[in-house]
Amino acid sequence: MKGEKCEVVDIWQILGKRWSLHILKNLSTNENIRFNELKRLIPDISSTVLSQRLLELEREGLITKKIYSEIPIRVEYGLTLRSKELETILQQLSNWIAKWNAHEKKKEAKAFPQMSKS
Amino acid sequence: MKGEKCEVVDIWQILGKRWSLHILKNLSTNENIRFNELKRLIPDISSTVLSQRLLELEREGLITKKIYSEIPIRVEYGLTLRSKELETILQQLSNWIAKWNAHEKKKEAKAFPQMSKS
DNA sequence: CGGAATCCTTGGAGATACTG
DNA sequence: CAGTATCTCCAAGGATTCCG
Repeated sequence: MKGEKCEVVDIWQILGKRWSLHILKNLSTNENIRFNELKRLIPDISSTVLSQRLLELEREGLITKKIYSEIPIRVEYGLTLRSKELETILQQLSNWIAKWNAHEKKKEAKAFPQMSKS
Repeated sequence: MKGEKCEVVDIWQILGKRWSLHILKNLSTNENIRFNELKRLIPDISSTVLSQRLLELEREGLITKKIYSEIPIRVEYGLTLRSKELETILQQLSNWIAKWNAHEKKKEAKAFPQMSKS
């Protein structure tokens, strides 16, 4: 943990950037999706940033990019085997959060029993 | 995935910030550690940011903070039950990265067999 | 010792416009 | 359609100083 360069931190930092997770989520529910479709599915993201994130994720081997030289041009993005494995880890993370949120709510309910009525 | 507020994204955003992971790592290997010790263990972090990250992590219930009213004052940080569970997930993430790094190296070796000599 | 307050700097997000 | 180029702007990081 001293001088060793930490791969986890690297990838974590990329995935931690804004929109990264949104992109992966949308790719996981719709496989093979086009740039503007993706953009429509993620409100408020700009094409600049979407393009950037996609590039970063592609470089990490987390998404595929297929270019169809039609007119107008068509580009489709999808998950890779690698990112599909990541999904399961993210799912565990999600479960972990859900579990502890439940704990929190219990504690709050005990501390402020009247709040459950309002 | 539309309007629902995503808890995973929230916590991911916090953990994705710079130094967050380093802090958790160091807390996991040394349990109960003081502010300046931690600072020494994480080269290049400023006390300003360390303090900030610690506060954020504490708010998320990921670290404990114990204050000893001695002179000079002593403050110790440690992991919580919640963050210890998180550790196992991070470990999986780490394994996942290692696994795919190995794949990459294999591919590179095939593509450029001469590189293994230099 | 463990921070908080202040100021400074920079990178990244976002808007807009343009192009193969 | 799928981006890139350019610009602006703000938040986060970092350095420094000070304090209970």
